[in-house]
Amino acid sequence: MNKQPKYRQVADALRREIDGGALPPGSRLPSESELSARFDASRNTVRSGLSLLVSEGLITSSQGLGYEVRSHEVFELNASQFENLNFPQNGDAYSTDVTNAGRRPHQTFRVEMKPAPEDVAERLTVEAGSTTVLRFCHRFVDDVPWSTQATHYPAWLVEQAPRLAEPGDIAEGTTRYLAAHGIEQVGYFDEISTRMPTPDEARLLEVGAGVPVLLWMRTGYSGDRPIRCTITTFRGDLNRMNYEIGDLSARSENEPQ
Amino acid sequence: MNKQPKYRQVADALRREIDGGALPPGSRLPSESELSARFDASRNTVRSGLSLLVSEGLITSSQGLGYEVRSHEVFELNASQFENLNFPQNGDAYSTDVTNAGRRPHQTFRVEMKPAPEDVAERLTVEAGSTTVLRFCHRFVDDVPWSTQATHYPAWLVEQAPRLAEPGDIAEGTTRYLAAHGIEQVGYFDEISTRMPTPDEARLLEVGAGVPVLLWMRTGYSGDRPIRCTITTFRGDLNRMNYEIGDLSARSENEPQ
DNA sequence: TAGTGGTCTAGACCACCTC
DNA sequence: AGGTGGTCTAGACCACTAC
Repeated sequence: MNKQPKYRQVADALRREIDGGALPPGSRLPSESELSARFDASRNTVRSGLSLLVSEGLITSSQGLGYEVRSHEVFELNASQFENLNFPQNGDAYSTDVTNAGRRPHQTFRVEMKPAPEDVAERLTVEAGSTTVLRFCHRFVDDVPWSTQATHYPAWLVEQAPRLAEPGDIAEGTTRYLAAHGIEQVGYFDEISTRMPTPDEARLLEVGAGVPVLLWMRTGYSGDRPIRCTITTFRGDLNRMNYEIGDLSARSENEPQ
Repeated sequence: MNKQPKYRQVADALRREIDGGALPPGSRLPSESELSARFDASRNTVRSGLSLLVSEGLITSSQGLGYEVRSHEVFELNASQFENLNFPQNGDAYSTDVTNAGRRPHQTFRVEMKPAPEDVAERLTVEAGSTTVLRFCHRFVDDVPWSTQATHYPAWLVEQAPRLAEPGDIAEGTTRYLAAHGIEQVGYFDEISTRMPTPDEARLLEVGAGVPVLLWMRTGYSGDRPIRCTITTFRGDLNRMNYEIGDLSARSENEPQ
């Protein structure tokens, strides 16, 4: 008989309507009091069911407006080509991609001197807490917060490439700037994970409950040692990453989408 | 003055204690009634605060036991070496990795004939709904559900390599079996995304609220066309993926962790 | 049996949005 | 002003776990 609690029945019924298309993306759900009548449940019980759907990322709620079915539109980042020698770094490749997609990119930028967090220090093979240059970038697409990117450079590198520590963009791109100073990035190590956003991340990316973040950590190497560590935090509902590996000549003509 | 609602104050206070180490991973939180007294709030208000932390993936709850601080232990998968010509596919590489990590792997396996879902059909360049062979694998580490993996092979391939459609493992690994039949995978295209689990996924992976899944879709190519599409669903709290790209000779000696 | 969390109710008041 | 969701309370009963 496996009777489900009432708030789950509410959630399941609404989820079916959403999945089945009866409630298409962008549409409004009935109000809490309407649902309360329909399911013969108290308002609080209906709210429990709705909050389940919110935490699954299916719907959003806004005070005074109501509940709305989320619409999904993802932006795809090619991580294996990003930062090819031909591409500038620090958002320029990203801006180009976004513009090509017919969207309007925008970013804020700042530079700080920061002690290296433990995970970064480990990857840069410097002592935890030793000073690094942090170049931080907050990215928007059509004014929607999209991702944050924090790149740490070790102190020894900054001595050879002092403009890293100066505020403001490096027009030609940091990768090229570094290459011009004899620091060439010949490989990188990417780590990808996911989790729910911290309150800080939720604020910066303006995500509510039910939307995880996608974490991308890239450690760049010269011929003899790590030269940078970049941590990108994506809104999980708006971004997807891809890697092209090996011979993909069979793919070139007809890509999905 | 920016006064926070009481349930957020509760969540913030407990989050600080967790982040600060006063409540280490694995430890029990005070009971709801204790917290209710401590914060001078009703039990329901305390529950709202706790459920926030649950949805952030910081704590778990179990009936009759209480709330517990989550402990995190991640398993890392090297996606760029996985399935090198030297490695068998379909879990064997995975099992090897897991065993090397001193853990006990375990998996269930089944084979079905299935119409291709739209996204898979697109990637295999076959018509949506046309028949594919689905080889499905449910993986555990020390009896904890870890990931699911579903590989679709197009019908034309199965004619050339009939054992794909037979139930049961292919001892030498499917990649090698295919290579022996003249189908060599020369490249692949990986797509990575994240979202909250569907109820089905939550059941298979035994994840509660607050734990996203990491989705990995790999399309493998021969010299002229796509030969398979593998969709892996990881528990986001237990897994991390990495890619090694370019020259990483500077990394080989001292890897992080 | 006692203590824990899980479900549910009925009602109050507040904050926000639209008209 | 009227409707929406957001917060909070007090209390009831149930299900699970420990002892």
